[in-house]
Amino acid sequence: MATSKDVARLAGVSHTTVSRAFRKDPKVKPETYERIMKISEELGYTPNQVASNLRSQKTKTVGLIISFGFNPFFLEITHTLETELARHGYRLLIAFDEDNPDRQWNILQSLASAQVNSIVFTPLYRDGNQKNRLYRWMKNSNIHFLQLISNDYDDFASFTFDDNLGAYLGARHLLSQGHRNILMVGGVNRVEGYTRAFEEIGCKPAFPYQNLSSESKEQNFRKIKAAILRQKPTAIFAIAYDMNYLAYEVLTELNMKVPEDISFLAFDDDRWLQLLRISVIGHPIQALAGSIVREILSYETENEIYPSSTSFKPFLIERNSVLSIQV
Amino acid sequence: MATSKDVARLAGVSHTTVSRAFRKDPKVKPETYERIMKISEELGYTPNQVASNLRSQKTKTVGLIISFGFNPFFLEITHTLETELARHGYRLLIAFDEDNPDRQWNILQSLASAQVNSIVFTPLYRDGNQKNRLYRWMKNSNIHFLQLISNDYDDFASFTFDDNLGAYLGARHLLSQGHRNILMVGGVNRVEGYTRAFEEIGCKPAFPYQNLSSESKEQNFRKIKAAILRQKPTAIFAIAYDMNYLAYEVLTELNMKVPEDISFLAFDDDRWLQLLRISVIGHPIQALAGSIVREILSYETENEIYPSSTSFKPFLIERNSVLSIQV
DNA sequence: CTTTAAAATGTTAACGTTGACATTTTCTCA
DNA sequence: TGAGAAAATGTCAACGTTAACATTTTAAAG
Repeated sequence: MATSKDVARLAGVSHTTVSRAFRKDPKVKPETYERIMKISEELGYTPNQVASNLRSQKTKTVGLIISFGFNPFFLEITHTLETELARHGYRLLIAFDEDNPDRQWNILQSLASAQVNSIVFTPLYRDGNQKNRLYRWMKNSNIHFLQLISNDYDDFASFTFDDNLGAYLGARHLLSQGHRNILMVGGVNRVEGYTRAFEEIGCKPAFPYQNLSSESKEQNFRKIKAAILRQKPTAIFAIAYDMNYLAYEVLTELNMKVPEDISFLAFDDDRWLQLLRISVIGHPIQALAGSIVREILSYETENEIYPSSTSFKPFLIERNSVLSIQV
Repeated sequence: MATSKDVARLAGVSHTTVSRAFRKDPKVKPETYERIMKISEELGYTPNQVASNLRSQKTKTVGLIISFGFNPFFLEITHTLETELARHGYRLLIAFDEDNPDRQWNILQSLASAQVNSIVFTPLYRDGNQKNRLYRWMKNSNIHFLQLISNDYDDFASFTFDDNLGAYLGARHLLSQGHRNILMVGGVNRVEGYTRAFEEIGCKPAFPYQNLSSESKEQNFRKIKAAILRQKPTAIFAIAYDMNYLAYEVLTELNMKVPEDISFLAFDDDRWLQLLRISVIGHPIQALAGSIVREILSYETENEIYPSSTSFKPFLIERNSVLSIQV
């Protein structure tokens, strides 16, 4: 591989000038610049970023750690993130942690030793011990951490969607269409917004919320199925992406058609939900990704962290899966 | 940040020994090893990979260039690739080329200057000029290139799915269920297998194949719609992932139910196709990813390229979207 | 023409590791 | 016990860049 010295020799300048030319230092005379570029082109010379990184102690590389892998949402986040970062000359290292503490630890080590500037991560720990261990380590490192769809740590910036608002918007929509007997399936941390919508019209959720967070897929499936059979809800509201699948699967098994037999409101839009004309609580993913990139870049210049939490507002996308019924 | 010298000082050894310890060099005495590790732990020392990469002229980093972004298939590939690579201590840099020649060029430059060992890429060029320009550059670089779902270049290993076999399997299945008037939508390069299935039972495809490769989504939509109305096929066979969406969208617009009004065979499985009970031509994605990783790793040791093309065989997943009709 | 400042380029060392080679320490066995 | 081999560690330079500083060249002004 050609180095700056090879180019320098042929161009009759010092390797420092070559370096300067590639960094577009205005001190390089235009004609020198042209000569250097021409020769570089011929030699197929590209500056060695590894050497540059070592010397300048900056890598222009961001690490992205993804926990729950198979969610199209992450493809979109990754895509937007990478595109925005690339525009500013940054690279993106990606890693999947498989929800495994050892793997999490290794990824962190690996990214740290790769000297990444910033690490964007989805919820990491699974228990308190792991959380503390990771926290201590993260605090100690001088890496810029950003929380994606989570805000477990106060010391790091967080970028989330307001899930309670999502629950509220969903519940309000269903209530406004006359539904009262609603089955909400999903994480427990979204109950507040859900309940609030009921309170606004002076009533209470018809039956207790199904806590499905920590159980196996099969258990959740059975729970949802049982709840539907028992309570005969007129609408089902999935309040996490995976719950869309789960709820839809139960409905298929029970041979219930949407919206004829039951109304369905999903969470986190995707292409199929769109094609199936299923109403959904959508999220401004691009805005969130853009915000993350801005934070990363501003850290570069300021090099000072004032942890902030940014929460983006979900919105209702009405399609044809929620039937209006008489109260 | 602590360096090997800091650790060395405290451990009373030379930095070289620290370096050896972290590389698990058997020459390091076990007790020395322990001492070094203990002190490193206390200092929060992690070897600086950037320096290591520079010195050893190896980065243990693989670049992945993705062309057609929003396809769950790629999430799975990426996921598997990353997991396998991580197991061997490799990192994955990801980039989306937006199907844009300039972006492609920049990504290549960026990955090259990052000194990646290997680059896995999906179809790159859009025209002959671009193909040649890229090819010259790639040949000239000493990077190990691997083609993912494409085999445009003979000089680089390629990993593909046998799409003609996919077309054949799909067509055969539809024919076996009595369908003769089939509308196949998708890329032109899969006709052979499709036609072969017809020939096997001594007949010809009912009407000309729809070439949809190079047009806009809206044009394709109209073309498919017109074809359905004109030819009234009893089955529709999507032969590329995006065609699933497109075909399904047309069917929704025409208010045709699957499989009552028309049979539907999709391409490239995903979670929703599964839930919708749509039969599909599936692909052994994990096997392909595994094969790529093996190729990458073996290049490390052998450092010699004998370009090979590996083609994986698709398979039919029967569900409930194809109706059996009387011939 | 000098003088002087500004522009352009050069020199040197350092970033933190590792490979090659040199040296010291420990162990083995006659 | 001491020679020789093996084990363990050390020294030094190099990877290809860039920051800091030094020097040369060019342009501007008197």
